[in-house]
Amino acid sequence: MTRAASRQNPTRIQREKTEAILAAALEVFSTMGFRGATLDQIAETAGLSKPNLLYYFASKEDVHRMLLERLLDTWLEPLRQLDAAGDPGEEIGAYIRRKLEMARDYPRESRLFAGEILRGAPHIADLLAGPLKALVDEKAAIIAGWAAQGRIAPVDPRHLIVTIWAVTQHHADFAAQLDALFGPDDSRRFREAERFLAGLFDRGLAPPDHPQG
Amino acid sequence: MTRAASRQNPTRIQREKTEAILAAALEVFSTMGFRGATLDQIAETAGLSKPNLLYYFASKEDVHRMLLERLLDTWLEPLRQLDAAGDPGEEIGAYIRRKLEMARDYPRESRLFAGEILRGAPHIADLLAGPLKALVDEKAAIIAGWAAQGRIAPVDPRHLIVTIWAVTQHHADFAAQLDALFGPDDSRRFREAERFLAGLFDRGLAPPDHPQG
DNA sequence: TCCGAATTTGACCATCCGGTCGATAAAACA
DNA sequence: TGTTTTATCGACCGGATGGTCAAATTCGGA
Repeated sequence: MTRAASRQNPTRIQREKTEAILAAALEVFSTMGFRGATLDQIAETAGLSKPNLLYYFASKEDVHRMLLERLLDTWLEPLRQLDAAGDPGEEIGAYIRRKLEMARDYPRESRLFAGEILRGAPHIADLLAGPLKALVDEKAAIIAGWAAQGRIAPVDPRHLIVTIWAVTQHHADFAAQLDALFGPDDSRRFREAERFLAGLFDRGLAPPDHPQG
Repeated sequence: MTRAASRQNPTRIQREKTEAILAAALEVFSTMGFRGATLDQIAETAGLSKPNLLYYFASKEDVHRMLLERLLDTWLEPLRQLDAAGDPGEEIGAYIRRKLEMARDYPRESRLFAGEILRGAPHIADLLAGPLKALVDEKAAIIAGWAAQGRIAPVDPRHLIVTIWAVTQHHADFAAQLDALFGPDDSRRFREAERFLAGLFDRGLAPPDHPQG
């Protein structure tokens, strides 16, 4: 068999090398972009030769695609945890906190996605229209329910979700800009951001009748 | 003179061709990224040959750099208009509206910047640390004054500014994702976004003592 | 109209890069 | 140990691409 990646029962070496390649590809793709990254770079980072890399993946696009597919799942985990049975304010606050933590702890993943979307999502358009939309619609319905019950302000739930994405992922994707404005002290900046966003959304989503507590 | 772009008194042709090239470069760079764009593509879009393009610009990087430098000025105009003498709520609301309009009307400019920042701002690091930081610090001081006077909630003014950037530019930079989630009806989406953001920031920034009007 | 300066381009070069191939080495297994 | 399968890589290919150059054409002012 010439194409190792397509095997049904991958060997130990196949598993290890595939992981090493994907880890290296995340590093290189997220900092250089798809076009800016080279297979030689990825191979060197992964500790093997280019032909050897291409023994495990059919093409550069294949590496990229598999990386994105694997990552999307992790990336959506914070939203999946949004619980219809919880307290609306706490659930949304916790969601913002989890997303901000992901931006802090996984900036490469965030940048990889940002770069892909920025170029029109050519490799994952179907994932956006499929699993992503499905999850967003599901959770938007929960939020809409909270709004209808007067437990949060009557806001458009999908705009709420994408706005939370914007404000949290911004801290990974635009880190270079934030470094220039705030200085390079990341941990302090993230603490301030969490405080700012918690306050903004807490007040901004408080139901009109009852002042937030 | 071999390098037309460096002349003191540009001819009519120099002005026209330089503009055509920059317009074409904006189109190509913003959709393909710096690495993904080719000089042939830019030249063809601008209606001339590649060597002719290189008669006006010394290199691909030169085109990119001049584009970014010119654009930054336009891009910061909405923030420049933030008026210390105005009503805080109205000023910030108007700022959000202007930024959202720019994301709607100039998505290519937004994407060009986003791509540059995403890759670590290699070509404009000095612009971020210089004019950008200066303007942000100036306007942050105004907002801090409003907060100190109790005219808005006591929030970190710089985080407010970058958060407004995030939520507005998101509508240009992540348009592909929003298309997948909302469908392709841009004008409706922007109307909803304006309404959502106006409400969120209006309530989120209202001073704690006085309920917002 | 004439002339020097400015403009334009076809042909070309060097390099980079994704991908292939055949030969070799290392595992896995019997 | 012998044999088959798997893994590795040096050398190479072809196309794309940034950039050069010299020759040709056009422009603009006197």
